[in-house]
Amino acid sequence: MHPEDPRWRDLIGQRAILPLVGRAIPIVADEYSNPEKGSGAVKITPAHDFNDFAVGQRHDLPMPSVLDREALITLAEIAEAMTAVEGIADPGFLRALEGQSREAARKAIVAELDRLGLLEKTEPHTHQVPHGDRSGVPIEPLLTTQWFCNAAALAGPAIAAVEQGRTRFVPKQWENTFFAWLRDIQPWCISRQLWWGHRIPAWYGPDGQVFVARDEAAAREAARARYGSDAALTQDEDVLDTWFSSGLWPFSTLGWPEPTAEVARYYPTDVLVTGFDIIFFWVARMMMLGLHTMNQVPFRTVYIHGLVRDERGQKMAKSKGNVIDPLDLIDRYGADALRFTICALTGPGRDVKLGAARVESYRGFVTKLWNAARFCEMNAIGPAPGFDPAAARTPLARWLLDAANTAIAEATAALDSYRIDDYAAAGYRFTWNVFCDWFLELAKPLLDGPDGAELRAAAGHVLGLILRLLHPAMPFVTEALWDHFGYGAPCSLIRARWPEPAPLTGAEAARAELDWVIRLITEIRTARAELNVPPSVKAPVLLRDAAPATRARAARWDEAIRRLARAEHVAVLEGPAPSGAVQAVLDEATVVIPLGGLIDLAAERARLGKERERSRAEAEKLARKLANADFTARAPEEVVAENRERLAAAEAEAARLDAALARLG
RNA sequence: AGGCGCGUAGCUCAGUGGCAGAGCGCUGCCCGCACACGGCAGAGGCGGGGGUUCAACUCCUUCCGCGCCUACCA
Repeated sequence: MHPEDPRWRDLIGQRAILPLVGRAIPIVADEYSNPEKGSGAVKITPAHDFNDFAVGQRHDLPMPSVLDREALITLAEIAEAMTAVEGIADPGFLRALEGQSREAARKAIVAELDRLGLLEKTEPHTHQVPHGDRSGVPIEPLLTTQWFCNAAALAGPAIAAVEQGRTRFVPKQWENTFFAWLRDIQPWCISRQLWWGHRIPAWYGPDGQVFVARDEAAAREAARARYGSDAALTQDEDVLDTWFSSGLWPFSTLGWPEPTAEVARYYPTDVLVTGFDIIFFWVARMMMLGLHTMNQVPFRTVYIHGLVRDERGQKMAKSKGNVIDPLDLIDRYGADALRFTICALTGPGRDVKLGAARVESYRGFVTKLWNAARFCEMNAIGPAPGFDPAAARTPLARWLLDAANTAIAEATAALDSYRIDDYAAAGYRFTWNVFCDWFLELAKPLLDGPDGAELRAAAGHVLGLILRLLHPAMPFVTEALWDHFGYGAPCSLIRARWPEPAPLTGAEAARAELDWVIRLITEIRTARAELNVPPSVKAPVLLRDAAPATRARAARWDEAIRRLARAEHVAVLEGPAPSGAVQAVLDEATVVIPLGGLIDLAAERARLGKERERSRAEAEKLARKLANADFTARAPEEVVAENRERLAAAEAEAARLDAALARLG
């Protein structure tokens, strides 16, 4: 009864006769009883229900079982309590239940209660009971003796280790999951009734006395001490819970308890890579048992990755038919494409949504690398053993080497911080957008010139860097190329040193120069594309108002500009602008591309007007910001200065675009 | 119920006080000697309200929408 329930308060401490059995059972007060439900009085069976078991423990109640291992009715434990009570309990009826299934017994009991006139009514009632995973049958709790581990005592050191940072989680938020589980830990039942696994190290003597020992010999020793002679011992049939055995994995696999070299070398290890759903099943167990047994954390870092899901973010399941077979994807797109795709999609704390389309798109990158290498081979670019990056003098080589340093630094930092996606992106960007799109294209006209030898050597050097950078994510193609080009002995790439940035003094000049070349070519391409000038049409590129340094640059890159910007020739505009010219503003200069009647003047006017509006809007926004006294007074000096510079640049650009529009007429 | 997390371009995601980014997709042009699994160019966006701040995608609050975990499953 609920202790506060006025209907029953007077009965607490008295006894009630249990119908059918005839046993006198105590009436106890416990808050588990819900006064809102039915009569507010509930009969409990501590041996067959988790909640009832807790009530029974609180009140020190007897806990007889009426089900055997086959879940059939057994009366052995209530035989002595069975009492005939006229009109209420008939031992003969109970004895007829012996050996029956619980379903049959329940029917018989209801019928018997009805026959005795004790049944008021029956009504359907929905309640939650666990069902067997395989059988689908309701699970009946059965009171048995099990071995328990004092998990709370093991949890303390594991919690402390993470609190103190001796083991850290990446991403850090998963520490919460770890803490939440360990701080609310219950005694851990480590007994399993299975035929495989570690046997519980407990032996029983003839009188049921238990001897827990490291091994059977030690148990015999203990038994001899007790009985004074050798006694027949039987080992407990139970085996350890899978996760208990698994918790020993970080050291039991290394030969523990022997003091092997492997234990010394690999315990503790560096990083554990796993999924979040494993944090309490396995990670926490390895922590608890590792700290208890080895007195040291098993690993320094726990990297938690997301789950691989299907394209729509659904968890893969055979029953849903959305399982992606990696071997199938490998057959279609290659192992490198699949591996690189997963790297690229592995964001921090994010699940990976994997689909064939994604793998297909990254296959393009694998092919790109292959083709770039093919180009290198065709142009005698390869390993350059004597090449010293610090001694490179051509701007293009220095620019490439500088960009390679940046890529190496980015990739390394990304891997150090477990940002696999950033690592993949850094390699992708450098290989495709820097090496292929700009370096190789700019180098093409120069390979046979006086700088050819240095450019070839730099290109070969950087290709080797790319192979090393990408090898973890694209092992097969990089190794094939490494071997084919002879960057090292066959199969040596996996052991090759991870690249490090090589010092390059004064890279700023090369950066500024190539940055200008790239922006010039891009401006010209954009203008031509927006005015639909066919690529087959070549036109001169004229620079107006260009500073001497700019003119010199244009002269140095004449060949590359002609090739990549479809320019007939590059020259300085001395006289008045020709009519029918496309214009673009680049820093202090204006690029003029005379196309005569080929261009649509209205379209060019609209294009320049749009550019001018963009500059003007930017300038106005910045002017407003700088007009705010609070901003100039409170913002850091460098932020204010930066905004002033941006304002000046935007205003100058708007003015040059105004002038270009005026020239257009 | 409680806990954790997520809403940024058509899609998948970065970005954590100071100029909104990437990949894919899309649109247009291009098969000119590495690559059409390609090249060049382009369009397109911070879930809603309130607050803090000179300044908010970013910090606080609230609402809306979504996902996951815990209720004794390996």
